[in-house]
Amino acid sequence: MFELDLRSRDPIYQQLVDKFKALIIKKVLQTDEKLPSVRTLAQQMTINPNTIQKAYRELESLGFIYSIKGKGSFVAPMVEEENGEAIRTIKASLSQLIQEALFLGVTKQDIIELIERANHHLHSKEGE
Amino acid sequence: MFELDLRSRDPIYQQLVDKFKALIIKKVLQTDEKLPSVRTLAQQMTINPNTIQKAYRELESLGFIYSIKGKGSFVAPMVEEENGEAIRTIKASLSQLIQEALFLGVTKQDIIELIERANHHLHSKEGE
Amino acid sequence: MFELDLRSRDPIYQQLVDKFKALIIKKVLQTDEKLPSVRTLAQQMTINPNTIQKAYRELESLGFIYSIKGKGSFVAPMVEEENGEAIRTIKASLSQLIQEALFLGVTKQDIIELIERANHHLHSKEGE
Amino acid sequence: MFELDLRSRDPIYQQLVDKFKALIIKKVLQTDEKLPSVRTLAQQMTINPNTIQKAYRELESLGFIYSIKGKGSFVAPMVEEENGEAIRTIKASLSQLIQEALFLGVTKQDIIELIERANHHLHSKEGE
DNA sequence: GTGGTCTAGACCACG
DNA sequence: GTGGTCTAGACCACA
Repeated sequence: MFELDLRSRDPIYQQLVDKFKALIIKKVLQTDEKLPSVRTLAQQMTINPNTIQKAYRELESLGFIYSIKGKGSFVAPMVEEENGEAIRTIKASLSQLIQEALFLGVTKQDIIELIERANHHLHSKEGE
Repeated sequence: MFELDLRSRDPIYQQLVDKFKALIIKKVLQTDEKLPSVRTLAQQMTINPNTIQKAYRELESLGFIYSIKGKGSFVAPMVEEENGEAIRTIKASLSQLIQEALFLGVTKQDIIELIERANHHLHSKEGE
Repeated sequence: MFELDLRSRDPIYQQLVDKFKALIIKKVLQTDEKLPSVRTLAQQMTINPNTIQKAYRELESLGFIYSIKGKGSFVAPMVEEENGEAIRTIKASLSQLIQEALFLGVTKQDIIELIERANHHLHSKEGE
Repeated sequence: MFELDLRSRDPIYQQLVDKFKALIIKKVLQTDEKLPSVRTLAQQMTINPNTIQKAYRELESLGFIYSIKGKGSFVAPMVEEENGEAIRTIKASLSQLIQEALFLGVTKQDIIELIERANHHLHSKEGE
């Protein structure tokens, strides 16, 4: 399904969270779609089920998925309200990263291109 | 010199690294300028010297500073050629962050504004 | 008859228990009134009969209903004497919840208003 | 420090969360006060450290405490902003519980008494 | 010594 | 079969 870097400094469960967040944001996984079961995924990736569960738990508390005992874990519907804080946070992160990128020689045009591409990915799956 | 958030979830040494990176990027600290000594800084900020040292080591391995035994640590000159990998890395991070931002409702125009502002900050110190 | 939230984190059978408790408390269901049969309800709500049965078992052990083999389940009459423990339990829960509410900024007057409203709901069906 | 019911239906870590929440709300534990270390508490209560950590992690994501690697876990300062949703949630819970209490024979006066007592507990530690 | 991550393996609750 | 909890025990990152 996707790759993990076991040598990375950031923990496996965090990488899982990021991957799933991306998949949900890109609408590859759609609202109410079922995620692979904890055990199945654990087996596929040869990872301990507890680690998967930790990732799922985190995703749940972030509002990206919901889990039901005995049934599975599912993509949560987006709630548009009150993303205010999230937006402020992400803008701050973006600012810092952009500044570093410019410093390294990335041009404004390069970044705009990244935006275009992201925008495209985001909307291509829109109506499906 | 600058502030640290001792309550933050990310480690102190990491905050130090980020602050110094920012100062170097903004040219507040200029090429070959001497950084405060480990001891001095540790005393000023009432922080464990080991923590400072770890930050300096990290900055050195990132190529932002160089250290000379018995003399101190200094801001490294930018080497444009070796940025290839750094640029690829940061572009990947940017892509992901931009996608998430767009998802949350930040507009392309918002991001371009962030770029402008970063650009401004970056060049305002240019000729000093 | 009523709605269930299949996405909720608390189990379906528990939601059923709560709904029935509410209906009995509000006297929508009156003493000795017959509850829908397990099969019927299961079919109506497209839910596993085992789940209904578990809810009924729970309601029975809580003293809200009684079941007669081959006849069905019925709303139990209130027995004032046996409430001692239940009252102690619920007072403890209330205390904790009230404390948390006050902490969050809910006022005494707010809570009294909630009591009034609950009281009203409770007695509006009284004489029917 | 406090008691746990190992037989209870709700998990140990949840009981821990509730206990600490109460202690923080009652100001028994004050802002920036250090909580017992994961290992220490685990040993004292003869509970697995992982379980304690799970409780602390939950408390952190709820905003009641913050944890710093290598230093410990501490009571977080209260942020008054945007408790709106929390208040709505708790009012709903209160309504339901009050209705059930009234049904069981608890009087309005009884509940008001509980409020008084909670209010007293809450403010007695205020200025310390 | 502190919190954080991960594994292995057991048992429970739910549907 | 599903998620959830708990234990035991190991190793890492931080200050």
